[in-house]
Amino acid sequence: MFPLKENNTKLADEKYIQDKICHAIDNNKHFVFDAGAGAGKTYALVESLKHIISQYGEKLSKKNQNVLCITYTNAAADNIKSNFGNSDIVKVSTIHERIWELICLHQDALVIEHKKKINDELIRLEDDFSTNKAKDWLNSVSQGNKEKFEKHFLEPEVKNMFYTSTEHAANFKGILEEYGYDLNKNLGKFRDAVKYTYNSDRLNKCLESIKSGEYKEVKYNANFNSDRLHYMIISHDTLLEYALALCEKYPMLRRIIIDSYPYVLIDEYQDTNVRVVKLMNELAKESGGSQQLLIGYFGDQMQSIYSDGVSASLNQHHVGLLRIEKKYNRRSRNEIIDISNNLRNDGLLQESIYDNNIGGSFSFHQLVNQRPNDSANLVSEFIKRELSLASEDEVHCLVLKNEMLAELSGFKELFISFKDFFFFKEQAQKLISRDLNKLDGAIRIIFGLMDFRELIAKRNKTLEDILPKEKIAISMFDAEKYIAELDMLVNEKIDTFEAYLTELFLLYKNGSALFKNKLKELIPPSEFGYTLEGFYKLLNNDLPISKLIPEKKRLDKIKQVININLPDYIKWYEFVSETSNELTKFHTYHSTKGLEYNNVIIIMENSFAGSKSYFPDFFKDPNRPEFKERRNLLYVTCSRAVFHMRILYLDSIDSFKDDISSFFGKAQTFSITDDVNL
DNA sequence: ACCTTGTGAATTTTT
DNA sequence: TTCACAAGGT
Repeated sequence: MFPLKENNTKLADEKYIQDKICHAIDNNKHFVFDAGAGAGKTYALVESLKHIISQYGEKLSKKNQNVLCITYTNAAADNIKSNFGNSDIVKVSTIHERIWELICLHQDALVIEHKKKINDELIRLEDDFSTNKAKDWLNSVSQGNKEKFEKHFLEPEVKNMFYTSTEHAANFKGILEEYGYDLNKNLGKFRDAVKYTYNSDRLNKCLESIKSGEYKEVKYNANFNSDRLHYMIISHDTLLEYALALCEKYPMLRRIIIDSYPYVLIDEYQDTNVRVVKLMNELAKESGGSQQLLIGYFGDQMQSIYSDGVSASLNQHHVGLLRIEKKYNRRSRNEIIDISNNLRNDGLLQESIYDNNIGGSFSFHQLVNQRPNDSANLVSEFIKRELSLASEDEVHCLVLKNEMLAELSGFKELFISFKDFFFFKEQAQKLISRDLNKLDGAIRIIFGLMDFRELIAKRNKTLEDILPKEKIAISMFDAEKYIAELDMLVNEKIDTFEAYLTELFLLYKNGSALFKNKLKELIPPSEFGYTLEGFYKLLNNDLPISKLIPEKKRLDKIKQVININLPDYIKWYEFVSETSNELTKFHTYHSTKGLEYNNVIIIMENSFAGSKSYFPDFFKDPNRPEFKERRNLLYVTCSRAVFHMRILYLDSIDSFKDDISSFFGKAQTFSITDDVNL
């Protein structure tokens, strides 16, 4: 490796760009700093923070004011904090954390917003219901009978039965006939009518509780992704909604915020919610005279890959921003920059800041063979053939979907089987998040059991690692017996997760007190006890599997999942805990945002995001506005590599061969030989 | 022809 | 959960 040499002219220009930012800060001129991938945005942000501290730190300190630095993720906040060191003056956090801190004191105003939101929600429910045939069905009897119906179904026991039973016709036929309702072929209408009754009832009850003074406080829950308005709990989006409404309504709140934070720097502005920008715009309008304010946005509109981000419409929502651009790239070799430039269509083409920026490589490959059912061998063969790397070099393989990630990481069966239990958004995160707090509760228990197993399997365990946490007096004979028990758990014959569980519960029954204590730690005591059947019931109870599926069917699914081979579970464990020894690491395109890797393999395929031809459609007509997100996703993905990048397209590219070549050049072929076992 | 019911599949990520 | 679609009934 040769040392990279910066070009002096470019270096001077880079310095000049930073000076422009500082100048904007000095003159309270709100600005947006736009720079492509690998240009050093975070560096510029940190430099700007340093500038503010050195020039105005003392003044801010005296007035007890702070600099507000907003990031998109907690991880980014931690990153900036570590870049910057600790400062009492600069507050780095996500927008949600800080906004909530600013508005949670104003509960009176929040409750007013909340009432408004509930009333809007009631109107929406009513609107939806009025076009639903269920409404006619509900009104098909006398007013008195309708009221009896509503009263009956609002009884707690009936409510419970409604939600936990699929046998609606059998359970409710009698009572419905009594009220004059015809259930024949009207099951769907009946269900909708009851759900409407429940939804509007709980919102109305909440309004009453607010009125009576029982409910006085709105709470923000950052761990749950949707509002529970009737419990006075709001989630992320509604938090921003309320904050914006408050800022629009109350000049005093605007003044308080400006006075607390005269400098606001926003990282990754393209992903920032439009409401945040509107809020900033309100603050900007309020400032002036004695209340000076500076707002700086840092980001890249081409890297906007989430639909609720403000992206290119920043200027519409916050007018008159000074635009500062930087076109130099500090990350990648020229071969990579060329490809990512092909994807940019906003005129902000990058060039390396180095004079001798060579030594990278890129090529694009199409698959000659029929696409196999399992891509794992194919991909590892591709990497082996394409990148002849030193044996300790890591390769980072980027894929579109979590399912492919699981497949390539070796736990496809487990992923697909478990996915059935998580039908809602963020399903995959509940199962494969590296942040253990985000795992589903039941999945977390399974993870704990695998963690325990891996601890035993590794010979370098310490007693402290494997003993129960609770301190009790242990004789050396106790310890010896306990360890002998544990060794039985990693027996070769135990080849499925079910077999492992069976052994665990057998030991619980016959084993030492130490072991019992340990297992109680791993599986919290519950009504279901410590047996295999009990564990099925625990999962049945805890996993978010729809109660509308009959219990028998649910238990069958659970048994099927538990019966998957242990190697799948081990691969899954290694993925979640990031303990895999493999040199190839897998990521989704999305999750690599902001990161860089020396060697990148990109796996492309046709189908994504509900489209059977996500990429083909884009390549055939790349400038269609509705394909912006596809382009941006591809740009983010193709700008991660420092040295070497390969693309492998798994589906046929015949119908858009020429179109795609204008981005990636002519496709080379990749075929797999017969001796490789597919 | 229209309606109802059952079945199977579903994008990614953050707060 | 929500959507689309097939199957079956009126």
